[in-house]
Formats: sequence, C-alpha cells, structure tokens
Amino acid sequence: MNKDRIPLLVIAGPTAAGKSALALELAERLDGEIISADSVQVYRYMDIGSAKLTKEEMRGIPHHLIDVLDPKESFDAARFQAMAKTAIREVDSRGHLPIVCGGTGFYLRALIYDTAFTEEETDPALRKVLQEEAALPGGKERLYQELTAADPDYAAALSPNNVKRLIRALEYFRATGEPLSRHNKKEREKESPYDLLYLAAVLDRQKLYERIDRRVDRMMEAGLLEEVRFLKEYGCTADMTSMQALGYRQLYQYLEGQLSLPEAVETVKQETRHFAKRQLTWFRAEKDIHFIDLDRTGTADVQRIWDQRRNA
RNA sequence: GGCGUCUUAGCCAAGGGGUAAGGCGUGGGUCUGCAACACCCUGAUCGCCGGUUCAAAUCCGGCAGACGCCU
Repeated sequence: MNKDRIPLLVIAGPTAAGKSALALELAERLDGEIISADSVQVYRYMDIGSAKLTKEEMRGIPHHLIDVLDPKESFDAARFQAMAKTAIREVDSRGHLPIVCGGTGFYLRALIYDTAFTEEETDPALRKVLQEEAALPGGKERLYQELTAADPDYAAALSPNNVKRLIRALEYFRATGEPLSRHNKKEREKESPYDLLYLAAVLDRQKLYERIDRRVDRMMEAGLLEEVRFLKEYGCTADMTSMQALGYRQLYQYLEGQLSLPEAVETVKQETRHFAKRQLTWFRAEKDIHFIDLDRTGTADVQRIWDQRRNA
C-alpha cells in the first residue's frame, strides 16, 4: 500500500452487467462513496434511460456526478475529469474510499491516468471552421491531406471517413503546433497517480445481451417514452450531447416520426448490444484492468481482492 | 394426383455461361476535449445428383423441400 497516493477503486464494465449494484455493496462494506463515470447519468431528468439508481436504492450511500448537469449543457472528458478529481479529493478527505463506477471508458481513462488537458488545446471557433470546411465537397479529403502533412502517424491510423477525429487532430495541431499522435504517446505512458484497483465487471456475452434486451423492455414499461417526450418539450434538440444517448436518440426519432415505436425499441436494444461490445473491446485494451466475471465472483470476493491489495 | 414458381452465408438479397454485388446480424479492432460518439476490418462457391460445354451458381434432366393454383 502506498500511503502517498489516494486509494481508488474503479468498477467499470459494459452496460447492464451489474456495476451499480456491485459498487453500492462495496461502498457499504468498505466505507466508500460512489463517483459515477457515466456520460448520461450526469444529466438531470434522464433517469429511466440511463438506469440511474433511485434515492432509495442508493441506501444512503453518497453518489457523486449524478444529476449535476442540465440536459441542454454539453459535456466532455476534460470537464468530467475536473469534476471527478474534485469529488475524489473530497471523499478522501472525509476518510472515505472513493469508488468510481461507470462504463464510459474514455472518461475513466482520462481520470485514472490523469490525462493532461490544457486551455490551448481546444478552440471551439477553429473547430467550427474545420467542420464547415469538412462539409464542403472534397473538404474531408483536403483536411485529411493536411493532417497527413502535419501528423502522418495519426493520419495513418485514421480513416478519412472519421471526420470527427480528423477535425480534432487538426484542431489540436493548429492550436498547439504539436502533433496529436506525439501528445497521445506521451500521455499513454503515464502511470496512474492513484493507488488503483481497476476492475471490469463482465458477464457471459449471451447473458449480457439478454439482460440488455430485458432492461430496455423494463425501461419502456417504466415510462422512458414519457421521459423523452418531456425532454423534447423542455427544449432538448437532437444535436445535443444528451440526446445522443442510447434510448433517448431513438425515441426522439420516433417522436419526430422518423421511426415507428417498435422499430425504435428494437433499435435501442440492438445499438445497446453494440455499445456493450465496444465497451468490452475498450476495457480489454486497458493496461491495469482486471476482469471479474460476476457469475463467479461476488461482492465478498471483490472485497477480499481489495483488502489483499491494500495490505500488500 | 396435376400444373406453375422458387431454392445463393445466421437473415434479407443482386447476378442468369467465364469463375459469387450489397445490406443486416455476428465476431474482432481503433479511439486523449461531442465517447451511450465517430470510425475500420470480418464470411459462401450458389438445395442434392447427373448431363451439355474449354468453362455452369448461371443451360438441360432427375430428386428433395417451400409456396401458389387446380382436381
């Protein structure tokens, strides 16, 4: 155990695997508080579709970074990192164990390895210019060529079709003068500043997919459609970060007449399964992660793993 | 029982003598400021048997199955 470092227990894993319940039980056993690493649960009014625990279900365990944003606000990894770092410090200062729980791998990485985000490296005005450029005929190709010259390594690994990443790489280069690939390489070599135990809760693939399908049905029964309808009336539009979330995006399309309701629900299930698969791919590539199969490993086992680690 | 149509990957499906489009699903992967995002990769020898031909999934015949109509 490293006394200089803040202890940090991270429960990651694909959607619908049972992370929240596990984290809650661990918080009770380990005197912890939960910090959510979920790009949708940060938003208020997005309860059913993001599978938020209710106040009662939290059983008095403090949960951070849930319901802290208006759904009209945008959110990103840098903001998440800043907020989560503050929360971790606070929880630690109370003598409690910070338990990070969530499935947004990108946010998790930014937090765990304390990725460096600086002011200069983002420039919304420049981004807008690039987006407009990309929309022009032949624009993507021109931008891709520019990136090939500025940052050949990054360009080589990127498809010209991936306009979103293409624009960000150029934005980064133009704003800082440094190739993004070089910056990334440096950041990737960092060790976590925390006394970290990084776990990914997983389940047999087929079982996971079945749970996803059933959970979507339950969300619909619980009134997800009404929730989305409310958000639409509240003023959320399809282009907002919050409305890109699974379940919300598709039901929004239904409300706009672009899909039938059965189609929308099927699409939610299908895309949630795809998402879970992508999450698994992400976590597999994480260097310090340990997979735990929730069919074979219970809360007590995880507690034992944690205790052993702390006494090592 | 007769006549007709159909039979291509897990599903949908194009092609109709020169060596198998595409979509979906599945699986794998990339991803440091929108990440529940964006993007990339991934499979068959064409129901079975025989014939014609230099060459057949493509033409002919038989068989099987599906569907439709008729008695």
